[in-house]
Amino acid sequence: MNIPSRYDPRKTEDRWYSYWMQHGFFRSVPDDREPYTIVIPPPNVTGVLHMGHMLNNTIQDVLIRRARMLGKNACWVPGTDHASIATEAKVVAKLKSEGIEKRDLTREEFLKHAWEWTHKHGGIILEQLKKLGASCDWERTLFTMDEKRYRSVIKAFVQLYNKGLIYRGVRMVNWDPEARTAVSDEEVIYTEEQSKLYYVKYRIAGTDDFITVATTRPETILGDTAVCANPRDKRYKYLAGKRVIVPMAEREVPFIFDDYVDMEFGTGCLKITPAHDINDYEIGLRHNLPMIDIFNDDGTLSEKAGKFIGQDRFRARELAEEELRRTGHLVKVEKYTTKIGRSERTNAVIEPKLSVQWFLKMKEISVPALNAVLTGEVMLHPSKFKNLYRHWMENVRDWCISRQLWWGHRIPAWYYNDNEFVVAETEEEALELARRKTGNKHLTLKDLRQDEDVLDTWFSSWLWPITCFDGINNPGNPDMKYYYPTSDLVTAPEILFFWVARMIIAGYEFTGKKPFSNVYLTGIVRDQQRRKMSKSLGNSPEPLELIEKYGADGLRVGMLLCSPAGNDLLYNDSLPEQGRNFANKIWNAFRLVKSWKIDEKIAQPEASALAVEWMEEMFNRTLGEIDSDFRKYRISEALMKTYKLFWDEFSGWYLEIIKPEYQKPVDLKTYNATISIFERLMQVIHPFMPFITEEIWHLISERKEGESIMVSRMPVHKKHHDRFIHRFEVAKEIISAIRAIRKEKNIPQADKLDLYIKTDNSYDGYYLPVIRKMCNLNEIKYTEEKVQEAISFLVRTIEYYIPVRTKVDTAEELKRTREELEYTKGFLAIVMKKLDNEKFIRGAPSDVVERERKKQADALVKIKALEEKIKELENR
RNA sequence: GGGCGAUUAGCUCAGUUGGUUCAGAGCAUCUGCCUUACAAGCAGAGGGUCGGCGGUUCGACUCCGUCAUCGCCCA
Repeated sequence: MNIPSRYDPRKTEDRWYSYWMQHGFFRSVPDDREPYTIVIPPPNVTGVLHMGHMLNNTIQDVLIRRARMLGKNACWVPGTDHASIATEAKVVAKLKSEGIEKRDLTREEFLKHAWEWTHKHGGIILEQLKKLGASCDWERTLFTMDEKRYRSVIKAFVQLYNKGLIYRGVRMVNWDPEARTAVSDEEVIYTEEQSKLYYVKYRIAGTDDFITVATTRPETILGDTAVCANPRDKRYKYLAGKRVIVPMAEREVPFIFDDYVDMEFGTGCLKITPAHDINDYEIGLRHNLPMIDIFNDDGTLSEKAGKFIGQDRFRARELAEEELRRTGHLVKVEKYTTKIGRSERTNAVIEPKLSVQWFLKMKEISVPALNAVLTGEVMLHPSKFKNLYRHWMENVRDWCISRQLWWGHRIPAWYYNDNEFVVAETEEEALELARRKTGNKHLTLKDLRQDEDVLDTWFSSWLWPITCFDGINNPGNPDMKYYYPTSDLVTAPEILFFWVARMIIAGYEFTGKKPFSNVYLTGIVRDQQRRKMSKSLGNSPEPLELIEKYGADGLRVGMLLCSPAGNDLLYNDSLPEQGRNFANKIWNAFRLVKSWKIDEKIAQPEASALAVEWMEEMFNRTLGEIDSDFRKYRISEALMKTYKLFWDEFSGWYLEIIKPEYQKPVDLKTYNATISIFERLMQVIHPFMPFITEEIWHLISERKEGESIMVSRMPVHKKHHDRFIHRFEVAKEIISAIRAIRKEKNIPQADKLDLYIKTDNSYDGYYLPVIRKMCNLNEIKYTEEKVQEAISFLVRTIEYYIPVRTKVDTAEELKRTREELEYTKGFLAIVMKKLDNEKFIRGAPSDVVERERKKQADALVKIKALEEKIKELENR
């Protein structure tokens, strides 16, 4: 068989993916096995794969593949999110590039464009996931706005409304003037930006005196309805009950006092614009101040401003500055750094704005969700997110769920006059309700007007684990009963509150059950400078190119190796390179084994028998460790252990021991044992590297059509004892020591050496056949005497000699032995310091004391041996 | 401004109830090898006063306090 020495993933990956699809291995339907379920965090329907998706979906695939091999009925539900604001923004931009303005279209026309766009670009991202090897049940692919999901969302809304949890209210919202919609608190990104602080004089009514107020937004002076100071601020005590004149607006407003005002900031005097600042708004409520909204929805000044009407808010700021300066009201302007909130989607500066919105009361319904995480019914991995979660949930605020967009689930509220409305799942039901409510039987659909707003995207995603199984429309259906609650959720910590917390809330609210048992929070993929990977920075590699270059297996390993849960992953190309190298290592180990001729007549060499016995134990023990890592969601560590098991133990030690001499055959027993171990190693590696393991699985033994490693049963960890592992470690040390001697003395591996072991009955010689083979030894003898003309070395407490013909460098060896003696004496001193301490003897547990005594004894033996050796060397 | 978390080798990180699994891993670096599976490899080596300072303890990377630096969340 002629197998190339480099593994080429491009020749295998697509082929195996088609094979899996063709045989329906990803398909899951309820049966009597234990279910294991993951719902994908639905990527934006028109998005493309980025590095974060790669990491996230690799982890999900590892978990799913492992569960499947453990005999569970593994179901990974894929889908996409309609991403209302992001998608709408893209469609608007696309139309604009074609010279079409959104405002010139009807809602229906716009939605037609949006659906076209969705159908054209939608689902590309899911196709990309296939390249990664994702074993989703594609027959279940969903969309948050497909028919069933749409109905679910509407139904959920109506339910909550009827429970009195949804209300319509005037609130200060984060207004995105570019998208002309409210956005949630979570969608506002605050960053420090350079700005200016303007000091403006306000005249005290009825006098010629002025007070000075500091503000960053002089244009909002037009909406001022008070000026305020801290009640403890002595400087302004005299103004109690006085009124001041707002510049430009020439309006008389009261001077008030409120604890909110920071006496240190600016002049200690604050202008109050209740309609355009959240804190001012609250002060306004406390003091019953009028609210003057001076902005239009697009961020230009409205009639109510009385000035600069129709000007953009930033232009108005300049105009205000000019006018204040001209009229002598501007005292000074300082440079000032302040936190500015910008829309996550459009990057427009957020305008706090009073508007009528739909809200969901959160306090009550989040209680079970908070408890679920605190009691561990839902586990967060890593658990450090528990505190963060609690903090957020305890301070949860009502959720603004309406968005002034068209792309999304339209709010199922129908108005039958300006302010009164009914909420229902369908137009017909709405009409029925409206007739009943008004007592007017003659109302027709034409008299009803549906609310223009759509729901926040997250209002559909928070139902995802339920709607994936149609659990809102059809609560008791077989899928729902079988798959729900799902098992694990894998997502980024960034959306812990946007999404995860709300899903837990919805889980308890709509099903009375948690939506999932474990949440694995991945890190964020960053570049070497710790910058988040983003398109605008251009620092994100193209995932599909990486797959092309390193193979999906290589990339998966690269991403997983250094991303413990919750830790950011600093990406660079050496990661998938390491993964690719590992694939190549596996490939070459396979080539080696496949190259052997089998001779059924030859007996199994002793060394091979010992190697098999040890390898089996090593395999079993590592399997136990890997199981334990998975239970703790320490996937990187599980992979690292797998990696070392294959590379170091299996390839580095085991194969080297059993390897027949060049062109000599291997005995059948060893061969069979090796194939068996190799196959089991492939199974352990499979969840991490699905493609190469499948390829080898099919090449290493006869397989029938339709067989696959991905549906084979994962080896089971048996209770292990480390009978051989410790002894083998000693053998490794001896082999290393002899290798070092060969290297130092320039003795080629082909020259046979003799080994003498000084007997003190403590070395059982169990692995001597292995040592003989690995070091190409001729004779191995026990001796009670020092061996002359030999190099000696010490492993643990036993001395070994290798007789050599070349002259032994006595001086060099003496020096080294003395250094070792010094070190051992130092070590003993530390041990003795403890043992001589009466308090230690009394206070420490007996096994700890015992251990120290053993250390003492071993050190003493070693010192004696070293001292004898030195004496002998000196006399030479 | 409020809260949470982190700081261990050049880099990325383990280190579970304080004590031989205790100072570790991978990568990177350095040295020597193209040795018939693999140079995408093999054999070796070096490298850290566990952020600083105090405290508790027979004993501290581990517990407590404090300072410093960084990150994240919220305002």
